[in-house]
Amino acid sequence: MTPDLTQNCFRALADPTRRDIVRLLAETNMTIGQLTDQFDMTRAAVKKHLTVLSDGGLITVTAKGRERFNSLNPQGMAPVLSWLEYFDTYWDDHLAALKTAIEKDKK
Amino acid sequence: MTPDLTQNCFRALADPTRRDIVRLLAETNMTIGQLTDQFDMTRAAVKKHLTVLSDGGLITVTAKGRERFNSLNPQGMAPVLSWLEYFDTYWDDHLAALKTAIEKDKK
DNA sequence: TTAATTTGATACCATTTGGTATCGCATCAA
DNA sequence: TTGATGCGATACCAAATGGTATCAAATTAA
Repeated sequence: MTPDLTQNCFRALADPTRRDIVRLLAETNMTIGQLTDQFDMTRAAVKKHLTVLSDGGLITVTAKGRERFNSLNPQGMAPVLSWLEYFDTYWDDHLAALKTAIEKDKK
Repeated sequence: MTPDLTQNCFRALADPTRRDIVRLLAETNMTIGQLTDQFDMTRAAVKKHLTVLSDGGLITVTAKGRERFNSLNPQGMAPVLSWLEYFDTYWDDHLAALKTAIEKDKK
């Protein structure tokens, strides 16, 4: 139970492996074993990343027999989105340029 | 010159002091000295944070005499927003599935 | 029951990170 | 010119981070 969810959420997303895990879990719920198959590291390392993601409120775990399925909590992104919203007014001035930048990035 | 702008951007936002700096610079362009007055740490520490923010593409620096004004680069958020956009479709898919289920239930 | 599978937990290690202290270089003011 | 001011750079330190190796517990399969 960590108090500062915003900090934990930003911290969770600051690692490329964890961002990859988030994307994988957006596709399918997976066990640690299945996730470990997708990376070049040990199960213990993946487990640590999952703990950080859990502290950030980004994933939840559901036990099923001896397996534990990790699933994405889409609402976990809320702290990040909320923080970014602060710049809405600031962005109004630059919104056109920003939109253009994002569109370019897509392609 | 850092190659992975997405990673550097997420990393830059992963520290609470740096997020505070970003908010301050959204209000006013400031020198390191002015920023240091806002925090309980040395100028060298603030400078390091500014370097990380610069690596993340979130700020730019403009020299004016012996002062160097740091300003927010609003387009710097683009990598984060772009990454988050991936989950818009995640939301849409789930929403579509939910709608379908409701429609079926009606009949 | 016995053995294999799936996982959690911990000790340990190298590197990164966030911080200070300190030096030297420009620039402005006297 | 002589200080004072604003800044960058570096050496150094404690703590956090990302990883491994290893052990123990619980569930499933033989």
